[in-house]
Amino acid sequence: MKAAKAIPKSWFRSSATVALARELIGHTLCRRMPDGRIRRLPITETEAYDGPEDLACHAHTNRRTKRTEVMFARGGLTYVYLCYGVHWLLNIVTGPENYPAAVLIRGAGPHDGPGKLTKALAITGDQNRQPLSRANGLWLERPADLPNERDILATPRIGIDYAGPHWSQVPYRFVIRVKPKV
DNA sequence: GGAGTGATGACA
DNA sequence: GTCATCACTCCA
Repeated sequence: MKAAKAIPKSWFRSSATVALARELIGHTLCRRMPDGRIRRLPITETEAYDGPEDLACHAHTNRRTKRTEVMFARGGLTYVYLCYGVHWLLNIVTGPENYPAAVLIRGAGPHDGPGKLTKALAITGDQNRQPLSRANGLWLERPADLPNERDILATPRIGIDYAGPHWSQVPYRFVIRVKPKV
């Protein structure tokens, strides 16, 4: 069996956030649960939030606040925030320093939906602003086999109609196509 | 189709 | 201090 490779931090510092969101599909999201057990789940759904011009990005127009500050950091940190007062959403900060961008992890393994994923993995605000690392209990691995390009679909992002006709429609959401049985 | 839920950011 | 706004999920 081929060992999974850890992903170098430099990989997340690329400014090509949208390409990273696509590449993350099929990578393995790894989590050490509070009870010490380790879960490894293939990422099935992501969304890119890319830079000051992206009106759907929390840090659009370079809005730098206590919450969005982490998006301006170099890639490789987590950005976890509470949505609708109910759900924690897990993002991975991308890009070089001072470029606000992140990839939202919307689904992995059997868990579809960003809120359900964090619940299943016991991810909360405690995991915000942490470098992805095994020591921190949350990291990524590159599996031996990645999905075929043909099996990754690009669609508009979810729940961001407020971002206007352009930014609410750009195909920044990536989802693995479930292969139909033949 | 509609409510719940509470941090966040804008405004005063 | 107040208030409107949400990168969602569940139940009817």
